Amino acid sequence: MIKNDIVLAIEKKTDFSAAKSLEIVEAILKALKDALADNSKVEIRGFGSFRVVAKKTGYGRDIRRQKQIHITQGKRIKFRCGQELKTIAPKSE
Amino acid sequence: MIKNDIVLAIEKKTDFSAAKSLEIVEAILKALKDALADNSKVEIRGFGSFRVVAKKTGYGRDIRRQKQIHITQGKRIKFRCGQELKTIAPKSE
DNA sequence: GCTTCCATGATCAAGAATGATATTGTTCTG
DNA sequence: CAGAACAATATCATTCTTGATCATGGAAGC
Repeated sequence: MIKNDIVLAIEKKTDFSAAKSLEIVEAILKALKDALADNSKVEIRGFGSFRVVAKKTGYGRDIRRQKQIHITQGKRIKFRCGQELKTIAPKSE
Repeated sequence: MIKNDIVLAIEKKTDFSAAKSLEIVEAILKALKDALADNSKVEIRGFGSFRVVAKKTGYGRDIRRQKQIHITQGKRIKFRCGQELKTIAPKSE
């Protein structure tokens, strides 16, 4: 699934044009990115939650030289799926 | 940020009513959940990607009895943030 | 606004994933 | 279509995740 599929989903669900749907998707993405940039956690009941956590792993490796690299302390965005996703995710495969 | 904030973001970006915006958000969430339930990866350039991966960790623990629990092989939904989120995520804190 | 239900935190152990980097191929997006 | 972003890979050490359970804070429905 790509961004266009989400746009199509909105089109099917509503009666908006493709351009309008795309605008909505981008607005949501922008809102999400803005919230995550602000270190806010995003919590959607029944779906999942995004949390910005500090990276604690301070080691990397350059395979070309096999030397260790000190990883700058940054952040990670972690997504934890909610109850509904937990139910559907482990479906038969 | 909660679901309502996303709804508000749509309202601000567009001129839809709150009910309409909520309908859109739920439509997107449903589409996402449906795709993830189908083991499809969701990839949004510039934002991030969801991937359904098989759980490989086969051990858990019951803290009340301190006994190991064999974890049923299920699935996990992994989210990897894209370049744009990588840029904003490690912002000064 | 209130209530209900969901998510989180902590814990414990062991296995697994992450992180950086460069390259290549894929594919998403404008 | 063209361009850029993303996946995969190998590497190794460190951190983290997973599972269940209880309490609590918080989201969401009414």
